[in-house]
Amino acid sequence: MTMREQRDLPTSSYVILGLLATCGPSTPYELKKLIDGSIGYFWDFPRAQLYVDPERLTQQGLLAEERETTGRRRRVYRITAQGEAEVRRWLDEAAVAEVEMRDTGLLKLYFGSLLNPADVVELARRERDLHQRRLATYEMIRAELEHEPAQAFAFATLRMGVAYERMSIAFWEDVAKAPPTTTLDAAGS
Amino acid sequence: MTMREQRDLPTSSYVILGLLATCGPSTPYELKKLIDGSIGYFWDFPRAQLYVDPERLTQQGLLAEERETTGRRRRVYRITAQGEAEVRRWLDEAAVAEVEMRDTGLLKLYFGSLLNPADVVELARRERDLHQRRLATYEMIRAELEHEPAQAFAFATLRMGVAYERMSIAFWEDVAKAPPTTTLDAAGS
DNA sequence: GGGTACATGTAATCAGTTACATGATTTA
DNA sequence: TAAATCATGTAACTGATTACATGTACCC
Repeated sequence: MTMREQRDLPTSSYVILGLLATCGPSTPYELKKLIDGSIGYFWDFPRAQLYVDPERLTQQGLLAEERETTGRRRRVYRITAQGEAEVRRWLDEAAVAEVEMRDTGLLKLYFGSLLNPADVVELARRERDLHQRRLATYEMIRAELEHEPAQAFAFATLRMGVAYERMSIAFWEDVAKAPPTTTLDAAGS
Repeated sequence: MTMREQRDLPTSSYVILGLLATCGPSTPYELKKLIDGSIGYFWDFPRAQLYVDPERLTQQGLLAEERETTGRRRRVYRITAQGEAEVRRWLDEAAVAEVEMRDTGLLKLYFGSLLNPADVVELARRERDLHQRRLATYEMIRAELEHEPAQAFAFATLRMGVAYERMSIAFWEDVAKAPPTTTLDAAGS
């Protein structure tokens, strides 16, 4: 009988474990709300996942489920000691270079040679606007978190978000101002 | 009979279409090589996808497949006129706010309250190192692309990558120097 | 008590990933 | 020509996403 190598859970599951560990027992719906206002900005999960994952995690003994007996009969999940151990193990684990920007705009820019210059500028402006809107959202959340000591870690990740959006805005403004071109002679006569 | 809404292809398919449009006919293996040296740094796709997707795309008339009759009998794909139209349509399409950083380190930082401060510093250092290594890789590629006018768009996306890595390094150094803490009184007596 | 928004759950589908299996080319 | 490496394809599985179906609470 082969010993099956211990594999990591999907990322969505760690988010669920982490939220239940830090925010206490919650329903899938509440988890979605929490994610939408925080983590979801840089790593989103579809709602259904938050119903499917906890079931699996409960079977694995990492969560405990309690179902309301009246009204909406919702499932309230809380993390078990084993679940806390697993999320701590994951947090301590040395990272294996997992960063993916997954920026559709950047992907499109990579294929910019298929567009004419005017459309590249158009793309750059759309992207700049998109990042400006997101920056505005972040600044609002930032104002709310700024003086809540309990939210120090949320605040730190948000700072990263703000820096990223500012950088993106500057980048796309650059692109709009001086769009790359694969023809040798774009500006000169 | 309901008219089915025209849905976007998965992102992997647009990458395949884009690469075939810009680099000419290729095998799945060649596509993987192309991706590994460019797009893969910010949006990676597993090798198998590059065998599965083209089959679907061929059925949809967006690609044409030609199979070698000798040797490895590999499948060489080339983009059709219809395929080119589709990738251009996608490029022109107004973006719908699709950016996800998917940074595991940032996710872990969000749950930093579950760690003790020393482990937060540890995490920050690991992340800083990771981004430093990636920056070094980018700088090397940058040197290669710098004076190749045909690669102007690849160069532009790379500039973004470099900016992002520099920002990340600064961010994680900050975190390592002054790790957030949820206890009210970390430094004072 | 009827309408509306909020909330919940599940089934079906599709994409993403791992694992397996094999073949071709190169080089010693 | 044997061994090593490079290359290719597919099947099985797991996770992610969409679509469907329904129920509860609230407000007027």
